[in-house]
Amino acid sequence: MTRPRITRGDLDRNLGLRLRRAHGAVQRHFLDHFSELGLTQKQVSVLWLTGDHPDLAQTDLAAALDMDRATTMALVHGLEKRGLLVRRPSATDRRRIAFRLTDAGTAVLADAKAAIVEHEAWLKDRFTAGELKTLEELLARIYR
Amino acid sequence: MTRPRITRGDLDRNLGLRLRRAHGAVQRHFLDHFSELGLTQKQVSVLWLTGDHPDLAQTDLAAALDMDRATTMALVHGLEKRGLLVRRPSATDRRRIAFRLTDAGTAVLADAKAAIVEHEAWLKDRFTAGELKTLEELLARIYR
DNA sequence: TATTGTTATACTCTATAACTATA
DNA sequence: TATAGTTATAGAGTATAACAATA
Repeated sequence: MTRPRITRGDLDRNLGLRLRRAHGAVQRHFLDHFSELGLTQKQVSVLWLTGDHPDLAQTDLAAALDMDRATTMALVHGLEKRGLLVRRPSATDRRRIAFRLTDAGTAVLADAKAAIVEHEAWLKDRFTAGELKTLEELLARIYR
Repeated sequence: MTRPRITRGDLDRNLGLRLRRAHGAVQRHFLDHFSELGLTQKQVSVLWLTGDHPDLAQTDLAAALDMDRATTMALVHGLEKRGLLVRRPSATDRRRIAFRLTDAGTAVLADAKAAIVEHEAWLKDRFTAGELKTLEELLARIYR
């Protein structure tokens, strides 16, 4: 069979592509191993931040996770529908809708954190502590 | 105004989140600066690999870019509809559909490569040569 | 005027499942 | 049996535009 040997050539010097492939691999691992959680990584991030910051508003969340406001809406409304968080207008600024975890949300977050710990261990096990620190710093330079 | 100060706390040690944010920032930069190209980064990757490997089959492409076959279909069909590549059954294995760039595709690829070079320069300028090499190697360990 | 939330809409990427044709 | 392509379908993520309420 004449099966061409695929090399990525110049494309392999494409850092954007490497970033996308790495991100995709991590995403795939999470979906494959933690689908029974019923939450995406992004949803977990929202619950996590809400747990750390009760009365968070959607705008704060959007800024903290680099999201559009409309994108944030969909995420937060989904979690609200599932009873994991409640929203109510802020007392000091009635434009803002503050939200916090319900008891159910707190319980789900605990499970989710355990899943994330396991997921992160899979991801980080391939690096030494020094490499990990380096990688974290280099990645932060891209979005910060 | 009582505006909570948002810290990411433990979440900041989440490597998956850093990866997602970095990937998102790169994606955003590409969309913001090269929308007039009319191609996504992924589409450029397909054209690029096809240019380097005439008579590529969809399965080869899927493997080279970590894509599902169905995902690959949508990508390739879109590029075919726009006249950037042509597909025809392989002579040696009639299950395989080999494809290659049209003249239009070759021309578009040249523009796309110029855009990618500019985009990558924006991305890489924040790193020294040594840091870049390190980052490339560390990222490859995730998907390889 | 600017900010916050909201809704409608759309596109990309990804994936699963079931099917056909070929090896 | 296995592989390659195809189609239908669905979900997540992202974003824009336009609007109402509030600051």
